[in-house]
Parts: sequence; structure tokens; C-alpha cells
Amino acid sequence: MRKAKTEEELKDDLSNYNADQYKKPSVTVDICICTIVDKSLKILLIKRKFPPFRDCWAIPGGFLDLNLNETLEEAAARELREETSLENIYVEQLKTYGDPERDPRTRVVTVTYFALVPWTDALKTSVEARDDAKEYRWFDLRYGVPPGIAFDHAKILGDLLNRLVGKLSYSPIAFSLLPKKFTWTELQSVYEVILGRKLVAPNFRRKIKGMYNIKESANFQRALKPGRPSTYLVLGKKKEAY
Amino acid sequence: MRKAKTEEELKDDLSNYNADQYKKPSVTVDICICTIVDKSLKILLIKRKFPPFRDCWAIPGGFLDLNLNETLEEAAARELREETSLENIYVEQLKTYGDPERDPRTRVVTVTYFALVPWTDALKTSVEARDDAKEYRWFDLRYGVPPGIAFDHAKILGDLLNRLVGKLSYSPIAFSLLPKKFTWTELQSVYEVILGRKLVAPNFRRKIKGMYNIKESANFQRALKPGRPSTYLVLGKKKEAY
DNA sequence: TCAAAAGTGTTTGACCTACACCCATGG
DNA sequence: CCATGGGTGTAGGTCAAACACTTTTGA
Repeated sequence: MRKAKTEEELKDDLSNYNADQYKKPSVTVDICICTIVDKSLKILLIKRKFPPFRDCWAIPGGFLDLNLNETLEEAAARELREETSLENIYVEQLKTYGDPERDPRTRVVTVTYFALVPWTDALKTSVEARDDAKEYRWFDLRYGVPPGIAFDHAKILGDLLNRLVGKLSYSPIAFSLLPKKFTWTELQSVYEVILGRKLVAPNFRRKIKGMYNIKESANFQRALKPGRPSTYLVLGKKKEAY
Repeated sequence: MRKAKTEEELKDDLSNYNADQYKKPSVTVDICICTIVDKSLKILLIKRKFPPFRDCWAIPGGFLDLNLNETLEEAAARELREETSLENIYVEQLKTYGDPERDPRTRVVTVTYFALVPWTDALKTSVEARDDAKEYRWFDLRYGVPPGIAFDHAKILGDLLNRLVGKLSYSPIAFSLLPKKFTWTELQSVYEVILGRKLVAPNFRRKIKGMYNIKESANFQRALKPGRPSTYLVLGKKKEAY
């Protein structure tokens, strides 16, 4: 009875919804894990072990598990954690893809997110030294996706790059790609890699100082090279408008 | 057999997916229909006739019908057509909402789109003079949403306003809110309404001319008022970069 | 003393904004 | 003539790019 009423309510919600034909699509949440290493913008792809697109590279993700009772963003964060063991990472919704033919098996609606993670050697280890027989690899997002990438993932990565380039200039996403403490050179490198062009250091630093609350951390020597060691910086709370 | 294999493939796609617990969420596509009339930015809401949120205002939408074999954007455009009889309208994906508790009945993932429609009196008529007992109303997006709006639709409309304001300055969405032929005053009014502030006409026109290919259409007198009649404009193909 | 990090100063040009002012056009 | 549509010109300010130069710091 309760259920029947619900069915009726559902039916009325839509314009021309036929309860007899009603089938639900599968819903997956995919996570584009981005980082910057070696002066290039990388994304983590996984090699598929089963058809369709067997042995093709694909964006990691999984079906939405209703039992976990999590939000979509939490699902994305959980998948990120499962792949990288990282937590407290910047995650943002990218777009949702649901073309009828995008998965040859069945109708799949995929909500994609992207995560910006600071590169660490631990990350490299945790991803490469897995024992679950999954093959992972970091791909350069600017060098073009691997040929034969699965599903419509080439389009997704294109949308991702556009989003990153577009948001970089007016939002603090660059800091999410760096550890808490970073140097001016590292920060500038993030901008240069995403924008794909060199920047002039003094102008860059003036601009960043005007937009964000950059504070100096403890000075700390990092490398065994000559010259002045760089200052560590941290991003403070947002600049107060006065 | 074919089906069994598919199940296995599906299972492997995910990290910790349990086929026995596997339930699919419902997927709906909602459409925020925006227009500008009477110097204000309006959105079309529908009054719900059944619980939950009976008699509350809500964004129109419907469940994704797999039998129609349409893309998500086509589904949004179809719903727009069903509500307004309009076709060839600018439609863009806004965001996807899927919190577990957003619909008290069952798990619902909603992909929201927004449509920008030029106001016409025909639109007013087609929406208001419906015979399907649905109650529609245009709400001013800047005046705050109606109290007790259904589900998480208040948040959706907030995201929508942010998107419109943000995109206005670098994309030609304003033209989608006007008929093919429009005047400088009308175009400026669209910008002023969305931005929420007055603009200086000469500067506005110089700027728009620099960004878009504005062409004059046939001069045509419109009103029975004194003064020079306004020139009709059309948006030409994008400016060639040279 | 050297090399790298970090900052200062300045010039140039683009562009935005406000405002004054002029021209065009039809009632 | 007048009211409105539409444009030109310009002065002031902001901002960004480019580049030269200085200062700081530790090996």
C-alpha cells in the first residue's frame, strides 16, 4: 500500500512517465585524479581487465552503492581513497555523461568528479605497488589521451582540461596540487604547467599576493645545491575585504 | 549466459561492489527554465500535486525514460518542450545532485539543466493556459526562492544564479535570452538584470562590439513613442581572430 | 664569491569607467 | 523642436606584461 502510493506519486512527477516501461539506468561515479609531477599535469588511469574496452585505459570509478548511504561527492572521495589512500583532498564535480550508447552493455549515467592531489613519492608507491592486479598509470593530460581510451573518456578528459585551465585564473585550485608548505617556484610551476606557458616571476608573485593571503612558513633548507634556499609558504585564510 | 557475463563484468568494474546488494538509484532530469521579462530574471516553477512536498513549488523535471533512447540533454530539451512548446533553445547542464536524503521516498540522482528562453507573449500564454491542471508560475530568481520550495531546489537555484552571473561576462548566453532580432537597449537590459547593476551605455556597446559580431538588421519602427526608433541587431557568426 | 631565491622599480600599453558632448531620426 | 537611440572623445585610473636591477642567503 505504501509502495503503491509511492509508485503513483512517482508517476505523477513526470510528464509522460509509463510505469510499465520504467527501467532505471545504472549510475556510476568516476574520479579523475590529477596531480603535477615532473613539470606536467598527470591523470591516473586504470587498465580495464574485462570487456567492453578490455585492456583499454579508463578513468577509475564505480557504481553508486546505495547501501553506503553516501553523497556523490563522498563516493568520489571514497574511490579516490581506495586508489591512492589519500584523504582530505580537493574534489569537485566535473560533469555528468549519460548518452544512450556510451556503454555498450546497458544504460549508464556517469557522474564525474576530479581530485587535485599534491604529488608525493608515497603516492607513487601506493599506486604502483598494489597487489590487486590492477594496472595503473599516470598520463600527461596535455599530451593527448592514450589511443583507444575506453567509452567517452576522451571527451571527459577534454572537458577536465578546459575546466582546470578556466578555473586556474580565478580560483585557488593550484594550491590543492601542492603540499601545505610550498615555494614560489613550485607554485609558479603549477600555473605554468596548467596554462602551458611560461610566466614572469615578479609579476606572477605580485598577482598571487594580491589575490591570496600568502604567508611565510619556517625557512627550511631543502636541497644540496648552491644558492639561497627557497622560503616555504603557506596559504592563509582568505584575504579580508575592507 | 550473455547476461551472466555482463554481470561479472559489471562486478569487476568496481572496487567493492556486491552484486546482491546492488540497487540502482532513480535518475531524473530537471530543467530550470529561465527568461527575462519585466526587468527581472525569472524561472518557471511548478506546484507539486502529490507528496512529498505537496503544494510546494519545484523545478520541473522527470525520470529518465530509457525507452526514449535520448541523451540527458535531449531529455532536458524534451521536458522544456513539453512545458513551453519551445524548440531550438539554449540548454546547458548545471550540476548533478544525489545526496541520499534529498528525496524522502527513495534514492534519486537528479541531473539538472538550465534553459535560456527569449520571452514572448506566446510563452506566457502557452504556460498559463494549460489544461493539464498543472500550476505554473514565474519566480524572480533574484528575489529569493519561494518559501518551502521542494527538495534541495533552493540550493539548485542558488547554483544556477551563480552560474549565470559567472558566465555572462565571457560567454554569449545573454543573446539566448533575446529573440533573434533585438535592440541595444534590450541587450543591455539583459546584462543589467543578471548582474544586478546599471551599466553605462557607450562603454557597454563598445565592449560587446569587441567581443561579438553584432550586425544591424533592417530598421523597423516598433512603438508609437517619440524619438528615434531603435535599430534591430542580430548576432553574427563569431568574430574571426586574425 | 657564487648561484639561486626573492623582491623592487619602472616603462609601456591595454583596457575599463565615467562623463561630456554630438549626431540621427521620427513624431 | 523634442525625446529617444546611438555614437565619439577623452581624462583618470587600474592592471598586466616585460625587463633591468638589487638584495638575500647558504654553500
